[in-house]
Amino acid sequence: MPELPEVETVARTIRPRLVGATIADVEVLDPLVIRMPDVAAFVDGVLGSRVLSVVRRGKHLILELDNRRSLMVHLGMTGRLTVGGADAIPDHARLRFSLSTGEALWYADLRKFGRLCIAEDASRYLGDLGPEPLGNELTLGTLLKAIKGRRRPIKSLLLDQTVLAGLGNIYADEALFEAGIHPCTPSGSLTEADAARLLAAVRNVLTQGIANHGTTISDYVDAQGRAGQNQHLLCAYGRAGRPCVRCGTAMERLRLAGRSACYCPVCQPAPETI
DNA sequence: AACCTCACCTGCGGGC
DNA sequence: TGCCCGCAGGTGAGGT
Repeated sequence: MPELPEVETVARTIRPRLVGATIADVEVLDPLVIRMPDVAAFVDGVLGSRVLSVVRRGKHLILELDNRRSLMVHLGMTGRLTVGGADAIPDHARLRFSLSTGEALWYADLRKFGRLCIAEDASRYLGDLGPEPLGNELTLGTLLKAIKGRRRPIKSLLLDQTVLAGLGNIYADEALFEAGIHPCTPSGSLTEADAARLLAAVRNVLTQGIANHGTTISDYVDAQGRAGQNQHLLCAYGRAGRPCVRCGTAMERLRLAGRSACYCPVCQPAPETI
């Protein structure tokens, strides 16, 4: 569910409620969401520590603690991190962190694909993660190097978190639509101009997603339980059978890398080599 | 090495 | 009404 804009929105909305607060108690309601061999080690890692900062990296949330450790959170498909009353138990609640402020940080997750753990060294834990697409980390040169000589479909490459961090199925479809590139295009066949257009489109769709507080299809909410608004602005994702916003042609859907991809057969012409 | 498929979970909506 | 199927923003293990 949550891609970079959604995770960024969660980070921004939990930050003011968490920074400076101490985690007074932890209740593990479902150990499946703890990605550690020992749940007790997870509890020990956070109990009594103060939150120094809340950082987003790709689709990961990092809560830096004053015990030199980091609480790592990945929301999976349906994970929700909300701050609220200690008694206001959300649906599918999996964890409750009781805060010194009197509030609680809840982790809820319908499908339980999300994971939390304690990392001694957050940057080592995220060692394989590619560059951030916003800011200066990801350059056209980096992208060109990543696509060079690869026959892998460009959408599959965009979803690869070691190539760039934070894109998911929604924003990959949106970026390819904006750039006018078919999702199956072999990565290595893109010209430098194609890659430049794609990089600009990736940044555009992510920036717009953040500006609109994320895309809510069914589950995503921010720390205060508010839905995003970006779903009203999608041009490609989930629009199979509906008219292209640019040319009116019926949008199509195909299966790629185990996910569905929506695209306009006219604005995003199929590559010759398929 | 590069790439693909499936498994992991739960719920929902469509077709019969 | 109810069953069965496919589908859903995420990885990550294991196969070719």
